[in-house]
Amino acid sequence: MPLSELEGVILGIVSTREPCSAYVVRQRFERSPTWGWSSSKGSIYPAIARLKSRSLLAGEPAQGDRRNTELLRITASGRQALQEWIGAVGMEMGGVPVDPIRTRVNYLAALPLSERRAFLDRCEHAAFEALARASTAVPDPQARNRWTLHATALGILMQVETKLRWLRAIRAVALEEDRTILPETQP
Amino acid sequence: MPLSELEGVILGIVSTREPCSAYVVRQRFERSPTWGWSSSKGSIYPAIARLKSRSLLAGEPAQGDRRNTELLRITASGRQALQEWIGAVGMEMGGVPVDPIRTRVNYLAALPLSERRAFLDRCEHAAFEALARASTAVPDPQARNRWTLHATALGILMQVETKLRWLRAIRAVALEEDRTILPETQP
DNA sequence: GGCTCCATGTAAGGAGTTACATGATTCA
DNA sequence: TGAATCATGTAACTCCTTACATGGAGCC
Repeated sequence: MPLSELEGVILGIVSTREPCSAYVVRQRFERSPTWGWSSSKGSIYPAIARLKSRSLLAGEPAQGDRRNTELLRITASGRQALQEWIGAVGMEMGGVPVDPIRTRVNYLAALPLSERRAFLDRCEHAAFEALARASTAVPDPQARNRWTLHATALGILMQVETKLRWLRAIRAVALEEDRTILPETQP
Repeated sequence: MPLSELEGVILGIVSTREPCSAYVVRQRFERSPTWGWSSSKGSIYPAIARLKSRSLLAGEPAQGDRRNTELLRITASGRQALQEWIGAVGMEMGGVPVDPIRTRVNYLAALPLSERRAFLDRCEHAAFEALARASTAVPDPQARNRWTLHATALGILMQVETKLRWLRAIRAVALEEDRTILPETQP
């Protein structure tokens, strides 16, 4: 069976950082600049265990460390599984992913005008902060293949800029008084 | 406890389409132009059951229909829960959501040059199709509050345009031969 | 009569979340 | 010596996925 997104990413992280511990893998998720990776221990460790049981990752105890540190490496079949996972881009992935702010804008008419303004203020502020973070972010200095990380960082930057432009564009429409209540459509 | 994203959206859909059946709610998810809502019956129906048990939705059997059709309406406390859910935008939501293509680009160095080109071709094609869909999409004609749907559709359009621009921008970098293999960093 | 759509659910299994639980290392 | 960080895991619970299961309504 194919890899899940989580498993694919773990394989990818190990491939650019090997040998590295599960702890380091988890850190990469925690420091991820994107929204959506939660990455509790309860998901990462079992996922790594699954990958090991499928022989896509191999682990060996670190020398001279008594903390049970295990250093992970990607195996030959793991590298192949990674390539297949990357190649398996479906047509549906061309669309835009779910964005919790965009989702909420769908139902913004349910808020009174004053709260709508507060909502947009908070969203713009959050997006502005994210833009600042994305602008100053420095990709994992210990990873090999830095260009891929820069390409990804560019994508994040472009998307967050667009998000901010969009939020500013819809402001006028969202705050027009007469749009608060529309007449019931005829049955 | 707060609403999940799924529960919030269900409440939002019912609020703009009430009275409507669970079937209609599910259709909205199926026809969603964004990537990430899977919306099997096994998630929608139990979620609606949860909302009913919390009295945020109320259902009554449709008149003159023997298919067990139940028409849903949002209750007063449901409307308040919806407002609270919309208002609960966290700072982390300002960032960009996980995008499966962007995720894969992170590890694109694991592919040989020829497959990398094929990967980018497919991604560009998928994004182009998504752009076409987003350009011609017409928001749910039966919903009230059309401006929110237009605002959302604009956001999707802007994001997918940006995605396409980004894919074209990284192409040159990704296909430079000499970047395929980098020397091992010193330990 | 058969096909498509409308309409609602359940059961088993898998995966993620939260909280719990433990211990070594490093630095001030 | 205490705090922060490094390091790994488990247990209970909830949720989602996939597949199964059923039947009415409308149209050709």
